[in-house]
Amino acid sequence: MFRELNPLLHSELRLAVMSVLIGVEEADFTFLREQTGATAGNLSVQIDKLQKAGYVDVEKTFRGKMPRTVCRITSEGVKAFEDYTEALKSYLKL
Amino acid sequence: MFRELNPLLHSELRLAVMSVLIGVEEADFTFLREQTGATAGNLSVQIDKLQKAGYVDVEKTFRGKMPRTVCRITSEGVKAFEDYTEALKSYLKL
DNA sequence: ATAATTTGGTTTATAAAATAAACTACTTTA
DNA sequence: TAAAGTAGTTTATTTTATAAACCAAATTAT
Repeated sequence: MFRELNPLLHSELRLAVMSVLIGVEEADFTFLREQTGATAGNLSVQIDKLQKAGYVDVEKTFRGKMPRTVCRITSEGVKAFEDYTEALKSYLKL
Repeated sequence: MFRELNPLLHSELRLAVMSVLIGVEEADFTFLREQTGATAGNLSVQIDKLQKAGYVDVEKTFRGKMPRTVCRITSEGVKAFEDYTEALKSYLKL
């Protein structure tokens, strides 16, 4: 009847992050913050979870002496996102 | 960019309950339990929240001496469900 | 008859999650 | 050189979700 919703993606902010990342080559922390409207703290935590799940690659470098965090969605992340989308359709009559 | 997701509906079980209710005239506790696969405790709590939000009407009666809980979605509930569905579309490229 | 199981739930306790607030470290501007 | 801004992380707090325990009545088995 209802397909299970991946709890890692069933979160407003993590879903928003994935939604941004699926549409771009890469996105840095600041861009994700702007696009999602999240606070830095919340974003930091949620990116971490997505990384630990293997859904995004996170690259921490420096631009001069300022830190720079760049994120990219992984193929596993793309698949999870697509699965989540499909699963949602069992709840919504789209 | 991203529309806010009504937190009351952004819950796997509550969404499933609403999804069942939107398709039927009414549903009792047992039917909802079967359809959603939820535990009774969890279902009880979540129905309560939906009722308090005004999204479902709950009618507690007795069939003989056994309690019977019948749920119906309200028009407010239908609207909230439709809004939620629309909001989700800003995250998923459906 | 009475003990065990099932039905239809509710209440309470616990684990997990989301979020904000506080903090670090460095840079830029006044 | 002091204040404010950037780019985050860590920690603490509040909410949620969920399970476990419980209650009352009915049914089934002994």
